[in-house]
Amino acid sequence: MESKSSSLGDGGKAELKVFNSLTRQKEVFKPITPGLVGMYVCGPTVSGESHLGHSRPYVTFDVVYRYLMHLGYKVRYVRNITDAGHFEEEGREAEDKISKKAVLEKLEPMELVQKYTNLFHWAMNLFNCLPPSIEPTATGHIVEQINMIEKIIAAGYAYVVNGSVYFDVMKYAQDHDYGKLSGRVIDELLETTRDLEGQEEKRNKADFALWKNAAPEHIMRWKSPWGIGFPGWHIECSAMSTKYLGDQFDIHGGGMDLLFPHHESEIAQSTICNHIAPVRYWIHNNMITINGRKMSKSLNNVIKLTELFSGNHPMLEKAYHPMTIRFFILQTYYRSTLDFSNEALQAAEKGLKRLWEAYENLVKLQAASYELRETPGDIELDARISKLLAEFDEFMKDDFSTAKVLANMFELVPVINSMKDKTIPVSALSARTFQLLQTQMKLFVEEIFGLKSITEADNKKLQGVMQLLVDIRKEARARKDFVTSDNIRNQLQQLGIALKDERDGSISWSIDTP
RNA sequence: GGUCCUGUGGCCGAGUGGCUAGGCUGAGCUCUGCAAAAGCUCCUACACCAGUUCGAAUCUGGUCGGGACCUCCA
Repeated sequence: MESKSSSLGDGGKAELKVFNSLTRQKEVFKPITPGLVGMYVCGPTVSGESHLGHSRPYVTFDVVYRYLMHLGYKVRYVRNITDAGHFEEEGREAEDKISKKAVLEKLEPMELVQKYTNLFHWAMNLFNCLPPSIEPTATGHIVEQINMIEKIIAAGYAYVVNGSVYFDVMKYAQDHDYGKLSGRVIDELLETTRDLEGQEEKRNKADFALWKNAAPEHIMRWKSPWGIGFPGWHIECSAMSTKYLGDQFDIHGGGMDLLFPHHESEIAQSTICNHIAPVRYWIHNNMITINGRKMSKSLNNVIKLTELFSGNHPMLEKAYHPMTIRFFILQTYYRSTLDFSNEALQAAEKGLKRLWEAYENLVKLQAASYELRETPGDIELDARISKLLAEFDEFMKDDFSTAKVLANMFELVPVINSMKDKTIPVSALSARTFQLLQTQMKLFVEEIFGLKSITEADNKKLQGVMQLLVDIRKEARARKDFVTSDNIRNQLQQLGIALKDERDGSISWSIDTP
């Protein structure tokens, strides 16, 4: 049977397969250096609040990160913070969105950036996303970006115009495949030229800025060999990934909407600079949609995370817990679109509750010492459970199919609950299978999927108070004083605390989701 | 317009050519003082048309619908 202890990358029985956007197929994952993985994920632009759509890549790659570590890899996970303002619309007068908004909010640009960075970290924390190994900021790497641009100019693939620097896509395309990642055809890119104002600086429409000359009113500005300005959007990721992960690294992740032009341009820049393709495996998550439409600022259909957690948004029927969102995301294959709706989210909420309570029941089963034998009492059931558990890794190794793992977990739920209710004896399973059930569930539920309890019932005083009420109710029931016992239960119900009379006469309680 | 993806039961969503994923909802039953929870059972779908095949949700072609990217975007 496949053991969860890994055999470090190559040599393992079942190999990890990932869908590589570059080749458009699943490939066996082999890190450049055995045992080590370098992973870069595009992080947030901290000029505003994160919304529901943003949560998808962070949760997705958090699970990728956790799973790679589970396989025994030492992972360096780099996720940037984009805190340098870029031009709003290409072709128009360059304007820095961060500084523009800062004026509106009467904040220093860095103050604004700090505010939204803090808010981002707050949300990541609620989502139970592990912090990356390195979280570099664009403003902290201006020097690296300038150096990189200089190299590209020296190589002859960029040109300077009026204090701005542009990457020469046409030249690059002569001896490289620009469009390989995104499936773009260079000739079409050049043909679909629209006449935009301010385009005259560029030799070709497809060219992109490496450095932009800053207008006098620009607050965020740095000195460069080409004058005062600010870096282009794409160069920061190239500079920071190169610095921390090397000229070539294993995984680059991000949303599908970044395929073009962002990632395509990253490849071009880095390839010229470092003489090697920067990334082995490109992994892209699909979008979260709302009524079938991508959630984005330009479509004006954004639900911010603060609104989502508070329920304070016209489209929301209620507040949703961060764990519900995490579970919701995990219930879908990361390469499929995920459509938001109150109905879907509430289904996820209930599903998570059911899974979590079964999981807690399983953990408690561990506390009691049951008789376990080597041979299972129910051979068929034992075999079924073993298979379901073994498939956890099998599914995850098949391009992180979290949805299938969850389906298996739900098949285990009735068995676990029945063991708790003693309608299925624990001895139906062999000692080995029972232990595997507990260890695998703990590993996947908590450590790999990163799920946590929705209710914070770990308050000592509350537990004391509840114990008191439970005791009083138990006593009342023993006296058949159902008026009192129902009163206690009903009043607690109104406070959002549910009491359950268990089969064995005990009473358990749980707090409803906010 | 170009490139690509997609269309599964009331809703959400897995699906490697044959053996009816899973979740939510709904109905019934069991347990229970009553509830809640839990357990059991039921509701058997693959846009449409044609083709390949002994056999297709799964492959091929076409039709229609939805979406993403081509512009800041997770």
